Amino acid sequence: MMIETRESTLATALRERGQRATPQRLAIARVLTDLDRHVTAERIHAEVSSRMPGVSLPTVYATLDLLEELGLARRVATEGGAVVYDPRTDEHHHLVCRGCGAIMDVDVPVDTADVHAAARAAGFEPDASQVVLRGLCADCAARDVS
Amino acid sequence: MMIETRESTLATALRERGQRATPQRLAIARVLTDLDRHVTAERIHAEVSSRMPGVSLPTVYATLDLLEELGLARRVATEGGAVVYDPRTDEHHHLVCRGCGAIMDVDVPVDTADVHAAARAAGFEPDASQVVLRGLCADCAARDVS
DNA sequence: GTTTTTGCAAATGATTTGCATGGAT
DNA sequence: ATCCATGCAAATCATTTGCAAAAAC
Repeated sequence: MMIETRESTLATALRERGQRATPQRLAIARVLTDLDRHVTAERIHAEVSSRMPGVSLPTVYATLDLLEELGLARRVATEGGAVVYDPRTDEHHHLVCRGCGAIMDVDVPVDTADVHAAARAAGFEPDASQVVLRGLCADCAARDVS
Repeated sequence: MMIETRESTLATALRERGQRATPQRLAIARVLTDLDRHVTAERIHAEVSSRMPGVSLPTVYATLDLLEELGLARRVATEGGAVVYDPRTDEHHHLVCRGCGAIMDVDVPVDTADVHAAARAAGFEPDASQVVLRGLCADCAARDVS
């Protein structure tokens, strides 16, 4: 029985595109899945650096772009401008706290069939949909009165 | 019969907060509603400058923040990191083209009651929800084969 | 007259780019 | 051996900040 790891999936996908399975790329991909939550490029760089010193930030950015293209990670832009990377690629939605910026997952399905249909009717070809709720997380709600 | 303009709404809201209804703020708010679509701070600055030369970019940013706080504009962060401001504050959703970055409105309601309920159950206090569809706009789909 | 706001210039922070070296195939 | 990828440093881009001068109240 063959268990395909994330790393070998990535290595295979890269070779199919004529690209190289470098240790940096594999390490970055592994860190993303290990951290298993919404992380900034900086944060990934810090974690990768502790495991494999010398990996540069430009390489981290390039690899994250690559992982997104390959469908192995998702870039999430929160209101406020912060960009984080999400190792989950299955359908799920996000809560973004306007107090502290925290991002949480919501695993409740949303029926977006109507919007998809409307988009297609307008000539738009949708790939994926995402629901984002803005508000205050439990901590910020307890602290803040607004 | 009293018709309340956007400007007087803004002026009133500002005075209530002990803030000042400066010509710059009124001009920026007017530009946003006149352009009536998703615009960057740069774009607003260019347009305001043509009407009232000398308005600085920091003032534009500060005023946009203010308009958002007052609920007269909405900040929209697209994937890819670009931030635009939307004069529409009613419920509507967005299509974001991953080819050219264009943002279009979709005026189809989406039932997000379940996600809202799940969010609240987790202690999160939601203000607003937003659905974003990523994909290719008609133009980019025609041009691009991916 | 007092306090807020502005404009300027400079600082910041995230992300990208150019290029020579190093490494994967 | 070839071509891709890396690391470094510097460039870029949007946004923010500090502060003195100007304007709204």
